[in-house]
Amino acid sequence: MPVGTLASVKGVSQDLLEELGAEIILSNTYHLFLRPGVEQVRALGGVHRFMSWDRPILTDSGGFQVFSLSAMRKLTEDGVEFRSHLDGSKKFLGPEQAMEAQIGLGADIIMAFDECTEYPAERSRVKESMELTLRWARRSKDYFEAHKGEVPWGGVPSCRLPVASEGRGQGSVGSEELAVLHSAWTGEGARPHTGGAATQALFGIVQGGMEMDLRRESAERTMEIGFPGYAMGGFSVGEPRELSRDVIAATLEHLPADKPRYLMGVGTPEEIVYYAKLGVDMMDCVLPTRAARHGLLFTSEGRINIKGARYAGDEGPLDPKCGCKVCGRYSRAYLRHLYVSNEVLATVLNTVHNLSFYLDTMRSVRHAIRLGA
RNA sequence: GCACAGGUGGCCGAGCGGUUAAUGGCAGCAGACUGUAAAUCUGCCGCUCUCCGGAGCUACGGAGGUUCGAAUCCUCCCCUGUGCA
Repeated sequence: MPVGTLASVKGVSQDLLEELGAEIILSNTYHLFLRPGVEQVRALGGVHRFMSWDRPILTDSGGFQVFSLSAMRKLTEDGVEFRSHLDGSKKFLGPEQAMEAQIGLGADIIMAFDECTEYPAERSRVKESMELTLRWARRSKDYFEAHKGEVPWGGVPSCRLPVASEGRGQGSVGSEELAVLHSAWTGEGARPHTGGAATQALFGIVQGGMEMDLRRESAERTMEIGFPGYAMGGFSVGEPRELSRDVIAATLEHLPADKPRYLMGVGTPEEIVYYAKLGVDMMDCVLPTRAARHGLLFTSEGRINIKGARYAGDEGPLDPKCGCKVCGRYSRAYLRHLYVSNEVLATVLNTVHNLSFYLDTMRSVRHAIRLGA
């Protein structure tokens, strides 16, 4: 899932995203809550209509911002008081507020409000954080159940949620499943906000740091609360890669294979393949888009730092094996020139390529799963 | 010709007697980036070696001088800008 924090996948337009075959994108509650504000988005018909995106959207609850903006927040049982990074004003987000906001934004999949535990952390701290996330999960669900009809498109539930395919280790939400979603919406020219067949789906989030038993406990107790999909949060926060690999693999074992299992914030092309093989169904990561803006491009030959002087005279395509329109048309020399010259087009082309590479990678993974490979 | 103001490392520009190989910025080179406060951040950036701790050269227009010590003060010269003739 490409990440579009502010209802925009940085650098690419919605029609480019569609062309790239992005089937679902992420957006962020905290950021939209600050600007333009949930009520504004609601008044404009919800985030789909606001950004003109007919395909699924998942909003993160703001739980990650509890972590990433930790320097400017105050955490209590009730939630988190933030100092807005935009104007310094005080803002409050707790499970109820995060649900209210996400219902108001109207994404297809919304996330429970959690605390993304930092790394490293003492076991006692991890436990405490996990317990808080569990209490918040309960409150998120309670609020959601009571208010889930209050979506911005007029109370008519519209969205279906992705279903994992059968079988452990093969559970990717595939393009076919998502295509069903699209046709449900677009087949009759209907948009999510104008009517459909399902409601928003609220996913729970498993925490527990790098403690295997706490991960298991978190998974089991989150499942007791009961969600249509489960996320694993708290990874990619600076821990050694092998450690997250082990903990993720172990956590996955305790989550139901017949429900979407979502690994939050991961990863590199190698990692997404690895985790998909393990049975992870959904992943999101800012890496392809951010790296693109910073001139780091993912190719079949590895990573390329396009600003390197060694590409100044390189007439070859960025990735000879890539079928994207950037690789089909422009040379490395030109891409380097655009980047070095600070041209806006550099961001666009680099992002198109990286997303293309990621989405192609996932298409291959799905294909392999279908073949039973 | 006269009067001011200046000439600093690839460029711009601080410094105006000693922790100065010389603040910054730009350009250049390399690296990082994983539920986005990120078109961001980090390192290198006179030359030559280095056991990466450092060592040695050459440097603030030029030439002299003052001083224990000068990019910084003095003298002369060269050049640039502005103004007046």
